[in-house]
Amino acid sequence: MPDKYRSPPPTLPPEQAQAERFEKARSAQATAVLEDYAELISDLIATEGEARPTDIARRLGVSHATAIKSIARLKREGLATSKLYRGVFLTEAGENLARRSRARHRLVVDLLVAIGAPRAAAEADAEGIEHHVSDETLAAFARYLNRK
Amino acid sequence: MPDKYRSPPPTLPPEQAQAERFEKARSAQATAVLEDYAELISDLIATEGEARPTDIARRLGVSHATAIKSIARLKREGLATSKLYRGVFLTEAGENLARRSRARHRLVVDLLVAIGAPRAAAEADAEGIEHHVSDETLAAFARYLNRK
DNA sequence: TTCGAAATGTAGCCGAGGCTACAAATATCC
DNA sequence: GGATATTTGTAGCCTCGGCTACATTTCGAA
Repeated sequence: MPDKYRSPPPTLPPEQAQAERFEKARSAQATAVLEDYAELISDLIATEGEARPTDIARRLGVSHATAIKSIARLKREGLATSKLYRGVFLTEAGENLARRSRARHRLVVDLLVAIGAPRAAAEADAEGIEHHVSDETLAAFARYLNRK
Repeated sequence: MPDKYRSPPPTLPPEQAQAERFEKARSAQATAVLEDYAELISDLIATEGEARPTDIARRLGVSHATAIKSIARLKREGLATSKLYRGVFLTEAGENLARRSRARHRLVVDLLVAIGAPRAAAEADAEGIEHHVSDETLAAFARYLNRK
């Protein structure tokens, strides 16, 4: 009997399903900072030629100490490299993350604008929303924008 | 003429604008937990007649100790009340927060589904997205859904 | 070339939100 | 009513991402 006719559709107890949704949101949040930094570092390198902690801090609106600490985390996770008193660079993995994040970010902004949100609100909201959009939903966004 | 009397530049330096967007996203994140709890407590009281820490913890997929600590924060912030070994209740402010959160949550799910996202993905993503949707964007969602 | 300003890095603090382990109160069942 | 199970609460630990204060390094300008 093919799988598709087998009985056990993962009809999770609704309680557990809800718990899983919350867990997913929490784990998305945990990587949000990494995505923001990767995206920003990549942009800075592209437009300024280098990504320096002070610039990163100013763009994110945090103290330079906070930026440096987060950059340390990026390094721990294998997303970035840097030498003392030199700029920050992305590893291959970091570049990939940055690329995906940027693409998602743009799609989210475009979709919000297409729906009718004011540009400024769309850009502000996208900063928080982008980290929680799954690939499936993202694909739906892309299809919608193509249709228009 | 002192700076403070000068007409403010209509366009913020882009750097600063970006920093403000990130700050907004961070502050939204700070209230996300409160919103989730308020919404859930309100639902539990409506459907079960009471909101008990163990149930809250199970629904959120978190240990009961974590739930109790967060409930303590809700109380500190004037959103909930509880007596020792008794259930949790929302204050007027807590009810208001719950009501707004629930409305926003529903709108977000509905919009994602309307755009074409699979229901399950929409519900999962909404859990994270809802906390970052501004009133302006929310209004755009409502208009869009009405048009359809 | 030196010296002061700017950038970078380090140390240590805080609160939030996770966790486990243990203690205390309440509910349940015989 | 008393033993046991469940629920609730407390204590203490962790990481993360904020911060300020201070130390060090680099850079630019006199």
